[in-house]
Amino acid sequence: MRTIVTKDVFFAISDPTRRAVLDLLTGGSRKAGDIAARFSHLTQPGVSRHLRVLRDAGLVNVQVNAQQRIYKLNPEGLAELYEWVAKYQAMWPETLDALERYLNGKARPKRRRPR
Amino acid sequence: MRTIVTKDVFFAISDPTRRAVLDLLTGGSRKAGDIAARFSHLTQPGVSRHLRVLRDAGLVNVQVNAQQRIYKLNPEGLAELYEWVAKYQAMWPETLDALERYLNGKARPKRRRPR
DNA sequence: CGGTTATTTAACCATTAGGTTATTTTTTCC
DNA sequence: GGAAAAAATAACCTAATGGTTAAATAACCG
Repeated sequence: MRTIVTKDVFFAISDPTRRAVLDLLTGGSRKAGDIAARFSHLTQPGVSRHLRVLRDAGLVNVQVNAQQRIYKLNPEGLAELYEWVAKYQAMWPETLDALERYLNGKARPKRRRPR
Repeated sequence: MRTIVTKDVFFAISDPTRRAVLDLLTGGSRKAGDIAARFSHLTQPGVSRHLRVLRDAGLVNVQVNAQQRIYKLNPEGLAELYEWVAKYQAMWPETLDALERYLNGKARPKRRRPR
């Protein structure tokens, strides 16, 4: 029943490396070591600390397997962020031009409920 | 066709004060001074600097009016973030329980297109 | 012009973030 | 038990963040 957010989600995703880790994990769970290996410019402890931030923010879950730690994406951890941005997204002007230009077919903008 | 983002959006929204500014601006445009006045625990220059970060990130626009600066929310500046989070939101498990628990009626989860 | 108002920018300071190397912890394997 | 493997933590350093006060800019007004 945790509500205490040690380090908040907004903070967690503000770092590009951490976003890259999340992105990597969209491809499936990975061992800590494998994750660290992907960031050759960083050391293992460096990556480990990023993983901790992501853990604390509830964006990833860890499964222990002997000495290994399997990190799994927890996309639901982004619920707070999703809600936050949705509020602004709802304020998007009627002409969704800019958004559509930006998204450019990737993820369709939520269709306004025709009432 | 500006693509250069001085300071990125993820960074800009990572600070609670800046999020509070954005939130304030959802209520309509405000003069810099009025915004600063809302944050009594901060000094006016302090708030001014936050405004600069928001400006640089493209999250607000400024309209000059004599000595005043009218800040206006630019929700479209969050397009990048919206796209980013949507990718993860799409990975939400079929059972949207957790989200619904979280959102708790505020903003309905996007209904999966039947069929 | 000189003063006042509104706001930004500069200079500075304390704290935090993110990186490193070294160490510790935990578990497997011989 | 002892070496090896995997990962986390500790201790440390530098740079950046967020805050402050003081100064600079810019526009209005009498």
